[in-house]
Amino acid sequence: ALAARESKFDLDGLLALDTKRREMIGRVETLKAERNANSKQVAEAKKKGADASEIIARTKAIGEEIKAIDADLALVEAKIADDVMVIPNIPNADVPVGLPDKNKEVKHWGERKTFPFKAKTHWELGEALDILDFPRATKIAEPHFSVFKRQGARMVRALVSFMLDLHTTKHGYVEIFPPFLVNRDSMRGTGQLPKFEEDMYKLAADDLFLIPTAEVPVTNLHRDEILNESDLPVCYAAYSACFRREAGSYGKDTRGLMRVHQFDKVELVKFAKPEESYAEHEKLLADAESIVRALGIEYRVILLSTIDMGFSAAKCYDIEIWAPSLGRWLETSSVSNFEDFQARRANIRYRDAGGKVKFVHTLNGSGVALARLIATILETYQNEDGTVTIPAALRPYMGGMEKIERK
RNA sequence: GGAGGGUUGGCCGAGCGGUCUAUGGCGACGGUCUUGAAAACCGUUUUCCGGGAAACCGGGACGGGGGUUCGAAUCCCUCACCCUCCGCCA
Repeated sequence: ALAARESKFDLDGLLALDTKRREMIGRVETLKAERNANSKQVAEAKKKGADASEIIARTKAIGEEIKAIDADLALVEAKIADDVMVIPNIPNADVPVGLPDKNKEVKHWGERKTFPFKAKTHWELGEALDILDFPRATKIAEPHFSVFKRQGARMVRALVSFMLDLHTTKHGYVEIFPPFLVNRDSMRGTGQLPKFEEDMYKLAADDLFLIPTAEVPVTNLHRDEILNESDLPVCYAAYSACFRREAGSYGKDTRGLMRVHQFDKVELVKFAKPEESYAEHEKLLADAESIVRALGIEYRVILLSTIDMGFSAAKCYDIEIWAPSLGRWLETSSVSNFEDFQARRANIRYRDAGGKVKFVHTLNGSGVALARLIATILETYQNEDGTVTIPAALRPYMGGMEKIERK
């Protein structure tokens, strides 16, 4: 599996450490058993008023030895724990092996939008309609932030409500509104740490992180918990702002809303039984697709290859939407099954019908991310006069408005 | 931010150096009884690591970490969190 991801991880080194660990545990536990037996003898001797000084002296020496081995063992275990944290998940057998050119398009929906006039990009439309303001976003924060204004701001709010309503009333998700800052344990639980710390916005004084996705707080809701089998699958839908440093990604394809440091997203998270997780994965994908479909946007679904897929995922689909003026696909959703990868890190388990405790499988998918979706809506629904028709599904959330016009 | 009090099994709650993974109660599950249910009674009810095909054996876990001791839920240090009061505050 590591080879399929072209990982350089030293597996033999880890296995050698594990052998060493077991050997040390065997030795130290034998000594502890002896100490326990001796202590019991001391207690009995004292009860009878007999002299126990010889056993006590002998046991003290055993104690010194235990202390020394335990200290070494702690070092070995810490090293193993560190090493294990940077091993990526094992890809599912369905996942094509190789570079992103092995990605597989598994679905294509919708008609290609064409225009009998010169189509504008979303940033041209947004500026002309006075609903997007990038220069001022840069002034108050820095480049690659955005300001939404008037019907633009209203559309953000409308999309969030539309998506959450659909997922909670039609798809059976429970709505969550999580913290946008989380601690280190949470970031480790879902796999952002320790490997990707530089990609995260961090509040050093408090050792808290701005969430890159609601997946982090929502999955960690059940960290260190044992769920009931009868409650599975647990399905949550959560809106959050998402914060990403996007370090090293400056350059091409970053104009307008294509790649921003802060965006809004409705995230879907599931906790499922292992034997059901792949069926839940397909349902999750369908739930995410239903959003872009309801908005009448051309999209395709890509099954990502082993190397394109994220560190924590066992299998991942991306939903890409067509931005007609840009003439390119924009990723607006990533739908992943993590199997028990996150569950092991975050210690999320369930008790099965036989009373056995097992790791759950966790899944999540964007349902969906807003910035690129808004870019695509503006470009897809633009009219020759520079106005933008509001997709019918969204109108009830925008006061019945049919068009975005310059005021 | 300041002062004081807490943290024990799904929950409540005992425990004050050895017989404590831990009394008791509640809850849950199984059984007896009953046409069925309730009540009553009996029983079962944490988890991690190592070894083992298994039965089972051994080690660990009483908020986290460290210390004292032959031996720690119990004594000491430290950190985190919770509660009460004061201060500040959308």
